Amino acid sequence: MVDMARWGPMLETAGIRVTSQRLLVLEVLAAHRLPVSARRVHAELQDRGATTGLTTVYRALASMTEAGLVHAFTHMGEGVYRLCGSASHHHLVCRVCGMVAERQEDIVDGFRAEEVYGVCATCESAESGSRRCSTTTGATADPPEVTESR
Amino acid sequence: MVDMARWGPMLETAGIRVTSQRLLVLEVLAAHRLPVSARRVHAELQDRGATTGLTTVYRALASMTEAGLVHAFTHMGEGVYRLCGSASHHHLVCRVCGMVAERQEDIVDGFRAEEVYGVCATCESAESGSRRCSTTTGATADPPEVTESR
DNA sequence: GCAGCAATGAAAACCATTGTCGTTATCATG
DNA sequence: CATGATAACGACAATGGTTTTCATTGCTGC
Repeated sequence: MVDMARWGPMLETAGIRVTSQRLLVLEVLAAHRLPVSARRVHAELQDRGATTGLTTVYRALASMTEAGLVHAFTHMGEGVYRLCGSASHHHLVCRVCGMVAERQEDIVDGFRAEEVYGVCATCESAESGSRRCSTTTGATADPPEVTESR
Repeated sequence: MVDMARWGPMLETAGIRVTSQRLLVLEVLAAHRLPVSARRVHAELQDRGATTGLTTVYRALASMTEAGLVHAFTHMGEGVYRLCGSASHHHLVCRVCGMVAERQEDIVDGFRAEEVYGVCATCESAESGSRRCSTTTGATADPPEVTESR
C-alpha cells in the first residue's frame, strides 16, 4: 500500500529513520498541492485505515520539516505543511485561496524574505471593496484546489 | 494618568467607544516600537496599577485592530500587536530580532503582499552558517529594541 | 433618574500543539 | 538468527494563547 520505493530513499538521504508512518504522511502530503494541516493528514490516514496517532503525525511532520523534506507554514492560525520543492527560496502564500508559489529571486533589498503572506492576483480581482490596515482577518485552511502559479 | 487628549479622538474617529481601558492599551502600545503581546500589554497595565483584565486587553486589541488603529501580527507563535502607521502598506517582519518595517511599494508582480517574514540585513550578517529549506525555527518575541528601518 | 446596551472582568471552555511514559519497531552486532 | 541499544510510536495528560460565557458595571440618550 505504501509506495516505499518512492519515499524511502528520500527519508534515508535526509538522514532520518524510515518508518511506515512517515511514508504514509509523505503520501498524504504528495496528494495535495496546497498545504494541509496535521489534523487533516491524520484524518486522511484514518480514512485509509491506518492507526497512526495524531501525535505521531505531528512528530513525523516535525522531523521531516527539520530534514528539509517538508515546509511548515506555522504562521497561519493552524499550522499547515507541504512537500518541499527545491531548496533556497521563498514562498508566496495567498491568505484567501491558500495558494503557495515558490520564488527564487530576491524581492526586497536588505531583507531576505522567507514567507510572504498576501493576496494573489486571482483573489485580488475577485475580491470587492474595502481595503483596510488590518490584514489578519482569518482565512482558514482548505479552500478549493488552486493551481500553483508559475 | 491617561493621555485622553491624545488617544481619545483617535478612538472617536475610528467609531468605537472611548474607554479608559482602551486608552491605557493605546498608551502601552505607543510606548513600544516593536510589536508586543497581549499578555505583555496586560502585565504593563498591572505594573501601572490598573485592574484591567487580560480578557479586556484582548477585546480592546481586537476592536482597535478591526478599526484600523492597530496592526495584529497573529502569524507568530504568540500574537503581537503594534500601533498602525499609515494605511495601505505591507510589513517586513524579522523573525530573528522582531523588527517591523512598513513599506509602501509593491514588491511582487501579481501578488499583493501584506506580511513578509524573513531575516533583516542586520541579523543576516550576524547569522553564521547553515541555510535550510525549513524556515520556521522559533524566534520568540521581545528581543532587544531595534530601530525601525526606513 | 431610568431604560437600553455596550464594555468589563473572572472563570471556564477551546483547541492546536507538546510532553510523558510505557510499548514497539528498527538497526547494527555478535 | 538472537540481542541489545536506540529511536519511534500511541494514548493520554498537560500547556498556553485565545475566546466564550455570564453576571455586573457604567455610559448614552431620553
